Amino acid sequence: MPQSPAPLFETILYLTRAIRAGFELRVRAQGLTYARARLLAVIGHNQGASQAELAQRLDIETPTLKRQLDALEALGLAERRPLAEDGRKHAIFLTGAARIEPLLAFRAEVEAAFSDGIAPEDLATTRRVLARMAENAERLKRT
Amino acid sequence: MPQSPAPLFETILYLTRAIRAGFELRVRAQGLTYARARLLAVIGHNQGASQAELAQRLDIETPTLKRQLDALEALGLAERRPLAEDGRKHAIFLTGAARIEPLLAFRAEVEAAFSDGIAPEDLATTRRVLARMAENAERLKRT
DNA sequence: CGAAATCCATTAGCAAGCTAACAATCGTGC
DNA sequence: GCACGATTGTTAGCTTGCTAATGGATTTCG
Repeated sequence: MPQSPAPLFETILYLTRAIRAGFELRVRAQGLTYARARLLAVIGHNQGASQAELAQRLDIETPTLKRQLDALEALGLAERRPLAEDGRKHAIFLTGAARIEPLLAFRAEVEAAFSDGIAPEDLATTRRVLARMAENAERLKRT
Repeated sequence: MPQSPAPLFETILYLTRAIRAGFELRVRAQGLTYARARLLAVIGHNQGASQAELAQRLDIETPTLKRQLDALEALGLAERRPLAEDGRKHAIFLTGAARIEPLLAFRAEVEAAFSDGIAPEDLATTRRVLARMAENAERLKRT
């Protein structure tokens, strides 16, 4: 859309692409992406969870999660184990090769770079405003 | 990634999905999407422009634009005309069937709904902060 | 003028989101 | 106990973004 007062939506969409691109500069070579790193971290904090649980934590749909998990498994960073007590579910675990701390550090670096020259109180306001917009969006979805 | 102080990046990524979903609720039935509406509006303001020009205005790559333009052409909303003076370029035009005002109105509605309950000065701060973050990202890309 | 460089659009292929539809498994309830 | 419904994961297919590579047309430069 063309420029309104100030293209808020355009900026948000642009930042989404920039966040991914900035992060992936550092992890591309390892076969990782922003989404895969996010999944890796959530598995780490929820060892043994099912795919449905992970998808809920990540707020994505299960088919989207499946492909990312396939990729992590192919990279040897995560594994599916069948559950004896429920033939439908898989329990998902990190392998020993997975290390999530560097990924969190990369993400923090990108966030710091993007926040350069912005007053902390303005950043806090922005966090609050965007969280409220997300709530509003969530509420709309229910309708 | 898990929750840091406050997951700013997560919120931005989420809002991108919410913006698209909210907008597409209203235009899906006409074969439109947020990206296609954006392209339609830019064509309207740049009648006869080449695909490379449109891509630059939209800040997307030409292959991405090509597919969206193909879709608009299939819907009968835009057309490519060969240029006599340059055999490489196409001049892109809206057809008579294209109407962009309702699309701008839809976008404004979504923005208003998302902004509900947010103080105007906080919204202004957010716009400024996000614009700065986009600048920072842009600067990083050049490096 | 002709060769080299550049530009334009396209093709091909990857990743991340989504929805719809399905098979298999589990749980409930009659 | 068995049929029905709900849950789990998967497959298939769509859109939007990207990069890399290609063919054709133009521009530039020697």
